[in-house]
Amino acid sequence: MRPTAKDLAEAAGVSLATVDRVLNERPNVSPKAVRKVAEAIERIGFVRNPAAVALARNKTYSFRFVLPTSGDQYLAELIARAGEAKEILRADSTDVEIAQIPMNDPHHVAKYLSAIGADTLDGVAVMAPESPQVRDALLRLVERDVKVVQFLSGQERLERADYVGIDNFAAGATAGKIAGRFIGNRPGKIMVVAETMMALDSIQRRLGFDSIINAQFPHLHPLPSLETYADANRADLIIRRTLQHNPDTVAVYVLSSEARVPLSAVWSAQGSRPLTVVAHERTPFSEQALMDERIDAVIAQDPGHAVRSALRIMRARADHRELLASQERIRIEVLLKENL
Amino acid sequence: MRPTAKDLAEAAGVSLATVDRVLNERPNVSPKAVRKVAEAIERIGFVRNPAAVALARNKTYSFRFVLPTSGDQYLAELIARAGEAKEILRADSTDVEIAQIPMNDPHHVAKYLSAIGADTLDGVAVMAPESPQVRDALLRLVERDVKVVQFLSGQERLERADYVGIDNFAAGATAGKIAGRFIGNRPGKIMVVAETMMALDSIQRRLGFDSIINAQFPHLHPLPSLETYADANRADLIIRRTLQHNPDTVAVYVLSSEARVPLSAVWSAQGSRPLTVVAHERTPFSEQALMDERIDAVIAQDPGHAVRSALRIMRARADHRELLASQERIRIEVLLKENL
DNA sequence: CTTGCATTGAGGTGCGCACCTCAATATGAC
DNA sequence: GTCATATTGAGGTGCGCACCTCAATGCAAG
Repeated sequence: MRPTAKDLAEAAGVSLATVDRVLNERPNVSPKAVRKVAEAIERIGFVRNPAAVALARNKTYSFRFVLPTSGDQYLAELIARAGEAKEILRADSTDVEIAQIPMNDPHHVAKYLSAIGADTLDGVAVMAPESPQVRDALLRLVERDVKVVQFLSGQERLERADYVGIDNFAAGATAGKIAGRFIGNRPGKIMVVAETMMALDSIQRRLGFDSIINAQFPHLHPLPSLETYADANRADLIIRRTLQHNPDTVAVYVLSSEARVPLSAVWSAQGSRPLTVVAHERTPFSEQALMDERIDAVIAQDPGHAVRSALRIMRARADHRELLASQERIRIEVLLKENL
Repeated sequence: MRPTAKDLAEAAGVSLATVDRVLNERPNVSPKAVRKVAEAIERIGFVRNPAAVALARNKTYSFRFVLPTSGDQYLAELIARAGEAKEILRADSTDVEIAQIPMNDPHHVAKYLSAIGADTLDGVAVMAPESPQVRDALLRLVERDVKVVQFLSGQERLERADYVGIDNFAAGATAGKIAGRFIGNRPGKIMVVAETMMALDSIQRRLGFDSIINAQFPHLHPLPSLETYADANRADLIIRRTLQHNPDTVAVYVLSSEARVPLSAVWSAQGSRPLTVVAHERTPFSEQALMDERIDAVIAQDPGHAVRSALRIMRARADHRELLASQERIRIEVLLKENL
């Protein structure tokens, strides 16, 4: 039979009340008592029954995803996965909210975050672009004892918060390696397109990409990053112009999560030129384009995994539990037509 | 406040006892009562509290991984991950056992499985090569109400059991695509090495590999599969001979999970010839070889994910619960030096 | 020795549900 | 109508723990 708290009390030679005090780190316990209980835990192999704990605490957790309002298919995917998790976690007494706020004004984001307290929420997973204001607001959230997860976003990593997402430098490097090897030994230029280069993740991907191309594929030359600002007309214009000025373009790398706008522009402008195309994130669009062989490879991070990981982390932090780090590392996936 | 079973009874206009009968599918309940309760569940949004259920049932689950005795690093990795899961699940009243038995004699495996009953175990995850005897033993296990997971192994999929692992045809196709595109337009032969081609997964990978090479890379010619039987001397011999007879070999594809023996043989025999190398599974060996650029790409399935998925599935089946299918699909990962 | 404070023990309650028993009522066959 | 059987209700117990109260003991300073 598995030992209970009662067995533990007996083994430690103390009362149940003291065991409770030690296990839940309540005040007014002598170091001696703590030692006795700790030793007994080791000796008899006591493990708290999480079901009984959950039942007795009878606490409902509430977590919130704070996502941008503007986005395309990848954002939709994230919201869908978060919605799934919300339904599933209903059973486990955890509320999952999905909020969308405009991210263009850092002050507004910071203000939004300031309104959150430990009484409102146990944890937040925030996907917001890098800015000192937001960074500061997140730090203050942590101090108010709200668990914070930096979610797929380009913040400098906060010491006291967890990060869920891929290493964007490595993701860029992976894109570079795939692009370089897929192109073969044909020399030429690589067009690099982003929604904006203001975001930290874009910068890191670009750096990773360039480092590999420069080191391993000297016959290839990445062009300066084009910024679409998620505007189809602008994208059409600058991409068409770039392709005209660089007839020796052999590949396109789209380093933002939303590839639909830039790639539609590329395809309408490319003529009959065969281009190697690498993009980020699995979406209905990129999936279809892989199937049609209009994209050669997609570098992706699984949004479902990201959502679940963020929730597991917030839950573990709220319970002061450790978690299995290896399970929470989001993989940099390489998607081809063949392994969809 | 979240509705409890008591609230549900009230809302349905029945007693707690009847609610209990309906929820736990006990006998002697009228269809009318079932309908009333089901309707009330919908209406008030009742969800069973899993913590309370677990506590009241006070059941300990026990699951077992049945793995081969012989193997190399990938097997070690699996065992390590299963051990991790065992420790973590101790808290949740679930015993995880890790058994290793010789897999060469199907009768022996079948006999081993026959000794398992629902009184011994709630579920088993079996990694055994295809054979009618084992297949039959698994079916009889299912009939004895033991939950069965076909674990990373080449069984034909049983209808009444779950499968955890990748689609091996697709994995082979992915390897083919990566190899083909990495090689470039240089024509030549591809050496294909396996531990044995008796296993279904080897056959499927080979088929997937060939289908892509033939369809998309007609200038490349895969050689007949070499079988090492996990014997270093034999591997050395046949690989050396094959390389001698085929000086135009441009690539090597190792389709077994354990690549150390065959690749060591390749490297000792290849001379200064530059070969594109694709292998399967992440192990300390393949990881190091990726870093050293002696392997170009590894097609992998995450053993930690596989172990956890098998356990989640067995647990869900034991509780007659549904599970989130998308979370259980094991991805075909493409590992490069850059995204390790 | 007294006072004050820190520490401990004993005991109770409740979390939401599963599982059990026994009596009461409904339903159908005849 | 009677009987047998199917269905229902009432009520209790226990799962392992958190959280609370109150009294009892220890210890040190004065």
